[in-house]
Amino acid sequence: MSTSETSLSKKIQSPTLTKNQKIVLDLLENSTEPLKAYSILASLQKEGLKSPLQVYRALDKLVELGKIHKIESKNSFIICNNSNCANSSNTVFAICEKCENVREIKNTQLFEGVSQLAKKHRLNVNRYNLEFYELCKNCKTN
Amino acid sequence: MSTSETSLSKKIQSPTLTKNQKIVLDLLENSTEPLKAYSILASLQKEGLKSPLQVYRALDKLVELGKIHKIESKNSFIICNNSNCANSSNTVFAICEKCENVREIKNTQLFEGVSQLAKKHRLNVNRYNLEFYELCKNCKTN
DNA sequence: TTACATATGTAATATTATAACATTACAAAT
DNA sequence: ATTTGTAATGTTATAATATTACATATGTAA
Repeated sequence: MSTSETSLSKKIQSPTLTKNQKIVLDLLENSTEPLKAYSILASLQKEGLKSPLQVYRALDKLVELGKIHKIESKNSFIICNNSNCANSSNTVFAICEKCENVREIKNTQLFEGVSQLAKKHRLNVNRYNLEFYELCKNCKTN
Repeated sequence: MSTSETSLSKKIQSPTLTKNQKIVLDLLENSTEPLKAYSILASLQKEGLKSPLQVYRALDKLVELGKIHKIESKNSFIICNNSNCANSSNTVFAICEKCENVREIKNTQLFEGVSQLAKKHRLNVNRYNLEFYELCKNCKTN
């Protein structure tokens, strides 16, 4: 490998992810739904993961970096596809009450609306997590 | 006991709580902080509770009735002192990032503000849970 | 090259929550 | 008053989620 390429790639990825972090992130990136820690472990045993702790450590780090989010009410993790998250780490999810489908909502106006509401009521908020419970399109028609 | 009193009291409490539900609710009512299921079990062993399931069943019912809330990110339960909850079952909490203190926010305007934001963005929301992360007064000064 | 912080591997264990099933209490309909 | 249906109970076992502890390795910076 060329030296220049190596140093360049190191600069691009803010902190370089480790192997475990990378494979966990990859899995979540390619998943259409939130995943649970132990299901991640099962999926990645062929990649060499052996213990829950390895998964939890990678997940913790990725959450910290804003690359993924934890859906608290479901003990599961979802890729972040929201460019805002790196900055604000606020989250808004719509969760289907029937099929448990989760989608992250990425609407800057909505994000700011909630922040402004907090301010208006004199709350000094560092970040927030908002979970909307709905009936998703699929479940509504069926 | 008088017959009239009995029938009256039965009418007042929407569904009459069972013994287990009552003692769990009592404990939460007299607690200044959210409690965890197994700590509730420990506290109520002298009242006759013997298994986790007894606690979880009572908690589930009380959540369903809107008498208590679950703080998802902390796996703990807090008394509801918000008259709105029976109707909307929406929840807004302020959670201290340092000391983990939790307080329920009961501000009708804030409640409605969030609902309106959802509507505005064409979300058909049945209920929501909003967790604000802050630094509480105590932690701010120390 | 040392020193430091961070990540890893591994085993054990703690914590949170549910499944399964037999039994009991209670309201309301007859 | 007795039957009947629903919900709650009691109990055991176990599943699912998460962390502690500790020894070792790796990468970065001084």
